[in-house]
Amino acid sequence: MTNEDVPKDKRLKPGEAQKLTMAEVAKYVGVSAMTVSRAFRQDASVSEETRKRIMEAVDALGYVLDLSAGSLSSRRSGFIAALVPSINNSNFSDTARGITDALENTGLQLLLGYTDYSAEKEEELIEAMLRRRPEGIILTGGSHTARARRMLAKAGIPVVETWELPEDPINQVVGFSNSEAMSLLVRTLAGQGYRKFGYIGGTTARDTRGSQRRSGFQKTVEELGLGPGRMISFGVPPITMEQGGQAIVSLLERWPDTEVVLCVSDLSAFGAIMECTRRGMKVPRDIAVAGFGDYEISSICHPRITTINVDCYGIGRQAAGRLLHALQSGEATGDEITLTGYRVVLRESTDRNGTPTA
Amino acid sequence: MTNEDVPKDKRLKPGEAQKLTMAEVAKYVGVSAMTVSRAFRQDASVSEETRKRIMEAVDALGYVLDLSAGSLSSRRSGFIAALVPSINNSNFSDTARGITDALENTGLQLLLGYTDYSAEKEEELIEAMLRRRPEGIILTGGSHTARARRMLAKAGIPVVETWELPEDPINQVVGFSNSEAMSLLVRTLAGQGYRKFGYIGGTTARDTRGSQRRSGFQKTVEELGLGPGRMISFGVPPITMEQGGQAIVSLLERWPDTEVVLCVSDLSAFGAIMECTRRGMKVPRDIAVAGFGDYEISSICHPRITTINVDCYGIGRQAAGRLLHALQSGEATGDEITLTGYRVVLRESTDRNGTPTA
DNA sequence: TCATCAATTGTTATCGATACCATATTGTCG
DNA sequence: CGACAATATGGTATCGATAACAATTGATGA
Repeated sequence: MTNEDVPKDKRLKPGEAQKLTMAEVAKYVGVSAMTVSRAFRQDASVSEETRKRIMEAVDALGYVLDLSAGSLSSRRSGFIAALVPSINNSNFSDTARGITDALENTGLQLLLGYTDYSAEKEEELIEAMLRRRPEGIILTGGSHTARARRMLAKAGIPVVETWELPEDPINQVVGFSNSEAMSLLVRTLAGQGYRKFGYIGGTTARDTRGSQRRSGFQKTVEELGLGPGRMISFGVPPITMEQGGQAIVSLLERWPDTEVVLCVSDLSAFGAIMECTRRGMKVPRDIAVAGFGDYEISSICHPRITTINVDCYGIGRQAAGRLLHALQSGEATGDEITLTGYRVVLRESTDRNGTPTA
Repeated sequence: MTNEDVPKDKRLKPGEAQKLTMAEVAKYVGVSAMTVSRAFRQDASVSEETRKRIMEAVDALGYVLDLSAGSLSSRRSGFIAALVPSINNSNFSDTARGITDALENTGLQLLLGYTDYSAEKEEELIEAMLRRRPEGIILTGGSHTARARRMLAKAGIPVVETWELPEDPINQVVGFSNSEAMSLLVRTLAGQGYRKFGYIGGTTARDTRGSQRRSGFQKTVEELGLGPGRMISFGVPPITMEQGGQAIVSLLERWPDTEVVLCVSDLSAFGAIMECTRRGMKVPRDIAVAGFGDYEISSICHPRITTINVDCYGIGRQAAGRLLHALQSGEATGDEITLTGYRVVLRESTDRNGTPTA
């Protein structure tokens, strides 16, 4: 049957005509399909000469392996699933990049999803991912719906939670304490003489890392005897640069004598600083500002922003590494916690010796 | 066979024990597997009561549909593949987000890959994607290896090229002319009285959109009789904020009387402006700077950056929309070109009336 | 020289869902 | 009231690769 025999609207597009299968490649070469299958794997026993002939045929015919058939048979999907809150946030896209890089040459492919900081969306996505039977799954944070937890348990695959230290880990963890990191920043700045601390973050508890940073701030300010922190909540996470600007205005209206403002992320810190600059205030002379996450912008902008550097890329790489390890060692791995580093990066925006060159 | 019967190292993890299949759910409910399969699809004919019983059983047993089996049988993978140069660039992650959103509730899932601006990497990824038999594929740009083109043709699936207007489109296109967009920016600024134009971009031709912007700049500057543009190439794409800063220093060393510098993206423009500020130059009083892409940062920073706004999100949405359309209408769609909008956004960084409030 | 073994290749069953067709059941209309 | 349609459900083959096992070949060594 050629294209001429079928009605026009059912005609295949050029090239679509023959859906090649392994069996056809095999026939073309004069071997069995099994041998062709073997030729595609590096560990299989096929003579070099046969493999070469097969690969030439594959090339000539334009055959492309069909992994969905293969994975059904081998019961290995070749997928790793990863869920991040947002892909438009460079911290998380760095993590995604780390995962991708770690998966290179492992024969595993990344299935990426965005939860929009919502546990319900996460639940949906987990189900959607599990329908593809991933061999492992990487999540952001430790806050999941009950059904999500049940599905994950039932799936029987290694799970890595990242970016936090969940109280009740599912399996493996690769992350750090957001609360302690923020605490360290508070202590460092207090050590420089700052006393009147403000904080800018999002409103809801959807962003668990944000909440942890906030409580780390709150707790530490009180521990240092600096009274209750001056907290402004602004916008649904992730809070934007613009919201950072609006938030610092509210904060300074309410507590005009604030000396330093810590922000849930560098993005809001940047927005805050720009807004201050626009209103004629000098950072850090009139008000000091610090962020969290060490985004590229913070080392470039003027003034440069004091922040907490987080190893976003490393979180991804290590999370994928833990999964790979678990897959190799026969899934019998214990539930480990891998701590990733963070450090305070002091820059111009909190420099006590006044303003930078302007 | 219980867990006790198997050697310890082969024991399944808790919960993994029974890999549930549809047949088991069916037996549990007392219907056929086929009926269970139907219950999972909204268009299939199953009585409401049966569907309800089945879904209760699914819930009770914790069954999760296996799409890899389903797609083999139905010959529909449920995947859409998309390749972007980088996920760490917010322009492209916006496009990815647009695709994801457009795919919501279509039963299609996004398989995302990063080409790192490399046609070779793209070729590899195209093959990796095709092995999953996606129902459509979205590419960035129109520059592909010959083998990539062959594979795509053979795959017989709709292809959408985005972010450019390729000279030789494979199938559908959703994008705009980077060259004309840059040209428009040059003309607009020339209309404001600028005469001595500089340009900052990456070195190689890997980033085809970058090259197109550059040639649009070059051509237009000459057409306007403003002599050859002052071009600086700096770094392998994507060029960073920091490289933007280094580039403008080189450019001003070489051509100190330059009046306005156009940058391949807002990121390098931002870096350039910050570096100028640090060196005591005021933007735009001493030097005007414009970017491309209208990143969030450009409307927030100080001075705000003149740029070309591109509908990144819309490119993704429309590209996915074109694919969906092609899939519905039986793949017989013609090869269309969908133009997406762009516009000049004039801001402080090129304001001829001197510096903004500082 | 013959048994043994490693390397290579083939055969068959199977992974788990769905397409396709058949069948049972209920309802409808002249 | 009988024939036919519409709805609901079941049975079987099948998607395309791979696991598991079998078979063939040539080489090796006692």
